[in-house]
Amino acid sequence: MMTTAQRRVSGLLRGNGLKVTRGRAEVLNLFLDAGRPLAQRQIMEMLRLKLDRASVYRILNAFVEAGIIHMAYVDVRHRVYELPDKCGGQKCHPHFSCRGCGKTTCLEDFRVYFKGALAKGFVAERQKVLIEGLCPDCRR
Amino acid sequence: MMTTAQRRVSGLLRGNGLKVTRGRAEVLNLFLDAGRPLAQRQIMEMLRLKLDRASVYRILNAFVEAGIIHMAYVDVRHRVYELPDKCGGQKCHPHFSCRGCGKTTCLEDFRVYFKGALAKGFVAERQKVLIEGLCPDCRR
DNA sequence: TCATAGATGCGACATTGTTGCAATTTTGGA
DNA sequence: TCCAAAATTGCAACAATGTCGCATCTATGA
Repeated sequence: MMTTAQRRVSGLLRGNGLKVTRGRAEVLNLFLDAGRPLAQRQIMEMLRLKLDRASVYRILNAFVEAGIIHMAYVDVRHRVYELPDKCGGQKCHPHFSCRGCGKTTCLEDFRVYFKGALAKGFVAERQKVLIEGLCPDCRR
Repeated sequence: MMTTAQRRVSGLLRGNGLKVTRGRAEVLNLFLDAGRPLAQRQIMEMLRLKLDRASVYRILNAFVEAGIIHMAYVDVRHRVYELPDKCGGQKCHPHFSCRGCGKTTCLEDFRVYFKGALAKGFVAERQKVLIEGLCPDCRR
């Protein structure tokens, strides 16, 4: 018997041309449950060695290619992936990263306009905006 | 006999509490000549193996700590360092990175205001803004 | 149920960045 | 100018992240 969540996961995968495998289902479930961007490392820890490191990377790359998730922000050795439900097209919303706990959250209602910022001849394709600081929990 | 440039480099180093060594002088010279942000890898290539990888990292870290350069933008395995002459305080200006040639340039007259973007309790300390695209040379 | 295309696990490798340690260099003082 | 102490460098080793090849296993459609 399949639960609603399982059906949803299968549908998302199949609908994007991906086979439904245990690994993909588990990783996708994490994203659906998390509600915030996840790094590969966090995914590994949540899965507790149930999946190989290389496989997780391949799954993430497959998801990105299929458009199921976005590679949201990139830091030194710290890529973050998330569901695109809060994004509009190519230009992802900015993120906030806490230097205390390392968690990343989305700044959905905030957009950066850079029209006129570029010199002649430059073509902008993508923007990455990250604000670093402290979240309420790590603040005191 | 010391040239004006050599005197300038020595002064900058000594004035920031750093001993004047061959490696530091060469790296600092690169920054003074470059006029744009440099990555560790570019520095290595410009020096042509005259300095050890670990030493370059230590020099860069020492410069950052001394305030001679800023760590300007951070990408997957690609930190970029630059002189702080175009920066105002903690908040560095945004950068443009060309996906063709990999060169990074500064968007000096462009500033991002994110007041009101953060939820209650969040404290912003630093912002990183990167616009990716094509520079005029890589465009056609 | 079976064949096969594709996914996984494992091992190897590349890159980036850090650290410990011995050897060398810088610097201030005699 | 020379010396001693302190700091810097080169080298080797290591950690983390990400990719790739290959053999094995699994999901899927017929």
